[in-house]
Amino acid sequence: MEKFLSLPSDKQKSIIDAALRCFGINGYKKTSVSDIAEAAGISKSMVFHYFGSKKALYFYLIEMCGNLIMNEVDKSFDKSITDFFERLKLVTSIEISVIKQHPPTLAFLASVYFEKEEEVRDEIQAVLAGGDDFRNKIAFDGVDYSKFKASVDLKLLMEMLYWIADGYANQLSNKTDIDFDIMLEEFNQCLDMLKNNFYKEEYL
Amino acid sequence: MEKFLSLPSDKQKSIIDAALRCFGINGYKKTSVSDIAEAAGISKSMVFHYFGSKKALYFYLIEMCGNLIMNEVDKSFDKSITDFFERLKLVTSIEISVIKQHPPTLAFLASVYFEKEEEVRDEIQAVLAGGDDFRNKIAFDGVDYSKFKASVDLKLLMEMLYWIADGYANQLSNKTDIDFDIMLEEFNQCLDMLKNNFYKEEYL
DNA sequence: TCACCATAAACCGATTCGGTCAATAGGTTG
DNA sequence: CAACCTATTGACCGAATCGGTTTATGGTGA
Repeated sequence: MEKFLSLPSDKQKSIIDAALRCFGINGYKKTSVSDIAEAAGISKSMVFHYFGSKKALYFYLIEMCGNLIMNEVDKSFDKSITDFFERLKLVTSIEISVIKQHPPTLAFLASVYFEKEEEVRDEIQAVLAGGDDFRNKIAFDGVDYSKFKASVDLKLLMEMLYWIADGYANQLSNKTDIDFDIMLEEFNQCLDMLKNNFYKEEYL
Repeated sequence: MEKFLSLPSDKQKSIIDAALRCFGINGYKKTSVSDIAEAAGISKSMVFHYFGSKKALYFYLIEMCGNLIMNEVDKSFDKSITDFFERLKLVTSIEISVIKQHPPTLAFLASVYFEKEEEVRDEIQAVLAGGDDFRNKIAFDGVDYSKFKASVDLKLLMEMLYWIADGYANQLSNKTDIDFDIMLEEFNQCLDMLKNNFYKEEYL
């Protein structure tokens, strides 16, 4: 493991991202170490030299992603922002800063969440039990919903936003370029549009 | 092939859906015939007995899905509906009726579209060249955009709807139950909500 | 009883799996 | 140049799995 950590950080990053992407797309069992090595542009032997085993690499990635997200949340999350859309923008900006560091992070974690392979399943559950579900439990805690027009069906709006977030995240993970900021800007404009149409006049 | 077609139709359906789901999730190369057989609850030998080879099965599925969609479009698509949201509902209802027959269809076709395995890539291109891109080219042809408030950014709205549709379809493909109708109803309500807020007063 | 056929289990050679290891290439130091 | 060191690799291992075939089985109709 020290072997890997003493690598130049850009090489670390490319290896990590390759592994995240492979596991994220194909899951644990269907991802071979050869796949990862090829995607990272190194030989298969090096993967074992750095991480010891496929399983060790997998859980190293899980831990790393967890820390990455927790750090960003600690750094930027602000409970005092109670406006619904501002809070949403904040959460999204956190996601973007995670993705900027390692683009396939979210897709990887999603695949981890649904991983079924018995060789890793139990251990995943143990790790996952530690970190709470940030997105749903904390993200919208303390938000002020009273600014919406009475005619707005909040449950429906949340459902719609969930779909939007899902499709939005999907597109993000496909981007290799750094048009993250462009997409973030589009997403924020999208929220502004919703806000302008769904908020009571006095809050615009 | 006649062997398969002379099967009871519910057994045909379960085998087809299992294969669609496997290929849709893991792509051509990473999907083994054993995976499909296991998911379908039959022995591996039977898959070869029915379809001859993995590749033959794959292209049978592609053709079947293509026909499935084309039939539904021919049956239900109505160019004379020019209202943006009504057209969207129509397209969605077509998708739903496809999914009702074979739930993993859309995910499978998406994966086919992005398939990279050289053993099938060229042949896919040849088949895909035949059918045009229904969703983007035909679906919104002749739609009346003048009903929107001047303040609505149509490009942004389309982007948002694209995300919604993506997230919505994602959730659909995960459902095993037949709560399709519930989700379709939710989606339509969601569109109504957008319509109520984005259309000029006189068109409500 | 026999012929037939759907089905599954056992099996085939080839490939790929996770993982190891000896050889090498390339830089550093004397 | 020689001696060393270490990052990296291609060849290799036994085991598993691949796509595909063959054989064994059990039921059905004549």
